[in-house]
Amino acid sequence: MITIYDIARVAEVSAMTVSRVINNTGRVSDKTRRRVRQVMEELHYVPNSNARSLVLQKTNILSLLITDITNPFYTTLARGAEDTAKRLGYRLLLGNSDEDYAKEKDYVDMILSTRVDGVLFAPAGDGSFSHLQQLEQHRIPFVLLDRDVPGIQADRIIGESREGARRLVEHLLELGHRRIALLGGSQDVSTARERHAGYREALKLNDVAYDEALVLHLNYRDGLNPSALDHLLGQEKPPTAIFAANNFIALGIIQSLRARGLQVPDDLSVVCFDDLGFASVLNPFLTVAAQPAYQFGVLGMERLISLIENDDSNGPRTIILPSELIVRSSSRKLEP
Amino acid sequence: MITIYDIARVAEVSAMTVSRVINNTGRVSDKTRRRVRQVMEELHYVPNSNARSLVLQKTNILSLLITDITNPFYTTLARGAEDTAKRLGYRLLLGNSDEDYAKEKDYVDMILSTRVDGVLFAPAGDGSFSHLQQLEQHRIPFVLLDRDVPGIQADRIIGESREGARRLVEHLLELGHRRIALLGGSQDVSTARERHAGYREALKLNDVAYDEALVLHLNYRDGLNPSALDHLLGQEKPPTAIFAANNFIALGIIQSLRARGLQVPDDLSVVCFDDLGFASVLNPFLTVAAQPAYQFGVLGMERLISLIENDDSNGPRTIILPSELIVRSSSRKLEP
DNA sequence: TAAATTAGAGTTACCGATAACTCAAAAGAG
DNA sequence: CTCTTTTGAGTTATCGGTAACTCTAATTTA
Repeated sequence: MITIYDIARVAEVSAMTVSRVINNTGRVSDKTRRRVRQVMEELHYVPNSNARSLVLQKTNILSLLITDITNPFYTTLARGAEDTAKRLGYRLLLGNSDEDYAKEKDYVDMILSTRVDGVLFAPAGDGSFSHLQQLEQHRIPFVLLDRDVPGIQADRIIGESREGARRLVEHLLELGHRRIALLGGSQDVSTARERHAGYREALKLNDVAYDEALVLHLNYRDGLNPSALDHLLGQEKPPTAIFAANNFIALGIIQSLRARGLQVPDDLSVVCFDDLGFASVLNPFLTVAAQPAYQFGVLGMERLISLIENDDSNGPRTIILPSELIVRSSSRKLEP
Repeated sequence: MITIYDIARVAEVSAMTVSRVINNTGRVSDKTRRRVRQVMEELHYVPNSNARSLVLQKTNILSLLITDITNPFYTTLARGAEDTAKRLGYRLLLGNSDEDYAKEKDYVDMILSTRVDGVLFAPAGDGSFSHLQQLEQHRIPFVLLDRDVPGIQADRIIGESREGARRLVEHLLELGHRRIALLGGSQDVSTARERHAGYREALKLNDVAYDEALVLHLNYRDGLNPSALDHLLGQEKPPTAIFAANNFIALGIIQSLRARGLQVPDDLSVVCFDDLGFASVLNPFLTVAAQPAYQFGVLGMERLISLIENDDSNGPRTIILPSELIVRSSSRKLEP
């Protein structure tokens, strides 16, 4: 592998002069500069960023950790983050925890040993606390994305989960539904708690009793097992509508319903949080509370970089992004 | 930041002994080992992988470059690659070129300066040639994914594009269609050429004349502009079916058709290459040639790592993965 | 019991880059 | 024409690790 010493030898200068040419620092005559440049070209020289990071104590690499690379919410967010990182001169290391604390921990160890300059962190849940503490211990700046973690003081870009959930449920209430099931996420995840709270709030505001039997807590990725669905639908007064706490849970339930011959929205209405990306273009079906995923990435990245470069830590800042209710055909008026 | 020297000082040993404890090499007494381990824990020590890479000339990082992070084919592939990398002890740096040569070049420069041990490379197209040459110059092992690049000798994991295309078109022919349009990808991309060839082959085998007016070459990400669609549909004998060279082109065309009041499959049948991930679960609509995306990632990564670790370069190997014809409701029998 | 091993460390040099310092020659000032 | 300043470099030390070598004390062997 070619090093500055090879370049220096061929160009008959010192390594330091080569370094100056690379970084446009210090004084180098035009003649020398041209010669060094030419040798670098000829030998296809590429600087070793490991060596550089070692002495500069800066890698120019940021890390983005998401929880599900197959979910369009996160891939769209990733694109926003990536575009912004590139625009501001950083490289991006993308990690995917699959909603799994063990994988997340591995990524945090990797992040620490790579000495990245900062992390955009979509935590798997409250159990991410110790991982974030590790980052704090090592003074790695980070910004929380999408989910909050109790006990962690940090900049955050989060969605309006409670309000979004309330609007979705109110939409169902307006359509006449009273038995509305909540297929929530794990109570370990802040957005799941907020969406649960929004659900209760909507019911309360409309004088509908909260019924525990209609509430299930699932995993954002895996959804629901068949026996739980049997139990939910087998009740004396089964639900006429379902609010799914995210897009994948909604997909799972729709699939399960179909499997037992139930149609959406004819037999049950289904609404959920997060849109489906291009799938909604093909088939504008699901009524959703859509979040500005790309903006999550852009704003998070901007915030992270400003944290790194300006150290403007006059207290962590929280940015709350609104969600938009998009009514499509998966929800319909309850026939009396 | 804590270094082995800090650990060494506190544990009252030399830095080398700390290094031996970290790597489980050389001779260290149990007593010393325990003491060093304890100090590492207490000080939350994490090794600096930049320093380590510098001396070892190995980073244990591999890079995966995909062309569209929002396309489920690539995110599924990414997951396969990631799972495999982790299983075999490597970390993964994910890059997204957005089908853009300039972005791809930036990533290649980053890859070179990071001194990754190898690259899983889904090229944007034939123009990726010079980027791959750069990798060759620097002796970075790589495996081509999904697309071939003429002039590059390398290991490849590619799909059965021609055969898959032929089967899709034959499916349309069997349904009675004779005027079948091809919305192909850029001729700059090997899979687009192969799918084009498969299209021609199917027509020829069935004695249907190839008509240039039915063939358009588009971009895999952007699809089709409205005036081109006008032109396509405004012909004397307009097509009754469309074969789209990938999923995003299909989505675009279906959307455009709807925008002018045409329904699929009632007015036109549409089939395409690549499935839509979970979107097909929600709405099993598009007739597709589905590729084993996850397997692309797994096999590519396994091949890459074996290339790195065993240097088993008895000539580059090509693995060809089959595609599966899945008939759904976007294609139907032509009414006479 | 003396010689030969071996265990358990420490020392030194190096990976590839850059910061900080040095220094001679050229240019500018008085 | 001498003295000062500026220009255009080179030298040395360092970042945080590890390989290769060295060295001493303990253990084993004959």
